[in-house]
Amino acid sequence: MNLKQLAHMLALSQTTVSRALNGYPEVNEETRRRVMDAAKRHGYRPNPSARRLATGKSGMIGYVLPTGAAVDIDPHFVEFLSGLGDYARSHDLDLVLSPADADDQETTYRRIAANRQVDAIYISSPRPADRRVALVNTLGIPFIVHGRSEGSGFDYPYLDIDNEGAFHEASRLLVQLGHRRLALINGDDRETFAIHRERGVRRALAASGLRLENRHVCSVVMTEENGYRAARRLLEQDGAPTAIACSSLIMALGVVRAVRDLGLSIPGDVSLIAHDDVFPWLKPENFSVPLSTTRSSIRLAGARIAERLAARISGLEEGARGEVWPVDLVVRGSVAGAPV
Amino acid sequence: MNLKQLAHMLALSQTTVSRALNGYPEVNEETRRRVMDAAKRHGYRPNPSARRLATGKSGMIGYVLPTGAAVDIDPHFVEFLSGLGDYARSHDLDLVLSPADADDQETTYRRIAANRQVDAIYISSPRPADRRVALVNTLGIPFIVHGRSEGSGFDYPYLDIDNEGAFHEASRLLVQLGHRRLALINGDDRETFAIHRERGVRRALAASGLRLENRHVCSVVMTEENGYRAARRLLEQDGAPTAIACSSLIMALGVVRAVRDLGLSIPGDVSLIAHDDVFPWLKPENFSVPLSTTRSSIRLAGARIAERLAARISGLEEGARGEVWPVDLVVRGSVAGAPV
DNA sequence: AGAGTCTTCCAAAGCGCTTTGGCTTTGCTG
DNA sequence: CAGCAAAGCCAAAGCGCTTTGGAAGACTCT
Repeated sequence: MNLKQLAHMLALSQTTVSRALNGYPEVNEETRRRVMDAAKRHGYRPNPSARRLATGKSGMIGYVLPTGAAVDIDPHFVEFLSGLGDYARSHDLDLVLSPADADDQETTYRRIAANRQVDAIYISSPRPADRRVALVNTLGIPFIVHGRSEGSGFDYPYLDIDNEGAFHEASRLLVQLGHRRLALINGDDRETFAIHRERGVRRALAASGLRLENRHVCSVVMTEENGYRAARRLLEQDGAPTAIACSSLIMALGVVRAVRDLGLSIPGDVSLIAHDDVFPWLKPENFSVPLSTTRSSIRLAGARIAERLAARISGLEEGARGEVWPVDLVVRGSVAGAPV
Repeated sequence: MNLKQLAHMLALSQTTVSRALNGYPEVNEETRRRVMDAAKRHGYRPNPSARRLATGKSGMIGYVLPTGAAVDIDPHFVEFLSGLGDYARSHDLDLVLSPADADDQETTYRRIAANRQVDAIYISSPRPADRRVALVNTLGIPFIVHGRSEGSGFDYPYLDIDNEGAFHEASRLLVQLGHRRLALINGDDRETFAIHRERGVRRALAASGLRLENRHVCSVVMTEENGYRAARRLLEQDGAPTAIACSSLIMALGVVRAVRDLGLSIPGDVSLIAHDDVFPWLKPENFSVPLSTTRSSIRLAGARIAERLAARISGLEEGARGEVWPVDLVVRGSVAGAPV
């Protein structure tokens, strides 16, 4: 059932039917009702390809998915996707994942922009002066960055959480509890979020005349194994830290294991705070010793980004609006006063 | 730059240019070269919307993403996606995620099929007599099921791993080691994979005149927390099992925690084997006690499914071909003879 | 009553590609 | 040299929708 048939059936022109369906004003209300009715009754659905060709709009949100044998998609991505999908569903948006060689994403961005395959793009895991952001910005297609990319020299729309503030708060608490030697087990420090977190820790320490020693900072891909290794390395040093801030729950699992393997305990020997993106399948309150966290739902961020992208597509949102969410500090059993 | 311009530029007709570009035979090789050259030089890329409208092909693979506040996307999905994306990239396929209300996916399947939005669909986490499989089968759009749906009364193309065989082998090993009381911590038992795994365990036990007691079977959503709870419940019973088979590494984390909390040890008091889908961020060899696993890379499955979908799209693969992959049993420190 | 203004609808022109059907030109056969 | 097939190219007809530029009729105003 296509427009032509439907129009013929109603003894109207395609124009009128099309306008009636798309809510244009120049059509009699009574006629519109007739058209709507017939459309529903015959299950008419405009062919999206045709509509796209005519309008240039696709009703899709794009994401360039870096792939490659050595590339692991972040498990955070699923949670983010849940949120995005949740909103997208209620607004009839689909999501297009365009796989790209991790080392050459530019080609793919250009392609999807040139083709007008999607109405908007979202970008994740930005780095300082991220080229993708600059590129997409010039490509003239609506987009939002999840996270921030500093030092780009221009403004752009983004949604980020207050990573610096979160880790500042966490560190401040640890310092107040008497800890003098803090360590940070961070994610990939080429990404902005990691940089911000480290900055937060340093700032809190500096406020008390302390500093974060370089040997007390690790920057690794956030896996359980890396958490374990990092923690062992930290705790086996002379002058080992008495408190650890950790960038992910998954790494925290490794930290907990390392602490135990070394015959130490949490929080007796080491206090631990980790960042929690709120995964349904791994909860800090269920750690052997309930884990203190800085908490921010990545899922909500996904939904919000979808919402804002939709707004940008329909022209309701414009300009380079940045949005920074505060992060909760949730204190549980894994922190205590520094050992004497 | 569109076809028309390019054709005009070359003083050829659109027809010829189109044919040259798409590899049709009725064009002079020399002309083809000229066309190809000019196309490359001017960065010509056919407009996908137009092409789609003309051919009905979209170059996209579809997946219906169940969403909703209560729905958690399985973290396995990312790994699967890595594999799928890896193949898709090299074949210029995009992936469309169509979010759907988890309770009404049918509408969405019908929509994407009717619209010819995608060239093929993949379906995951099938259940016995899964309605989605039946539906898509009648919709006449190429598809592949990741997993199996038994009792549908018709054949369909799928890719599955030998879940029953894997858990049969694992259980047989445990029985050979003298274990008499086995337990199974399984995933959602409405899904086929879980049914198959339980069947594998039962068959192995039956072969030695043993049986799997109902109180020794848990079927839960695969989270760390649920693994912990299930393990505690099992191990605190009278006649607690001496060996546990577990359907996921994430749950195994919980099991390990429970065992320790109860003051027991692996493998001294309890042997443990879990299924490993091969996540880069959580490896069984890095568990405190290296974990024995049944191993099958879900990532490879993703790549293979993409490959087969591509083959089906281009007509190279047809019919209801089922493909079942064997599963490795990898024995590590977490299994030992039954305690005396 | 004639002029101007809405209102409501329509024919037709794209959007950019593929594909059908046909027309030359060339080369070869008998 | 007629006859024919193959090779190489083209014009034009879609694909199904939106949108432009009217046109016809109803209504208001002077």
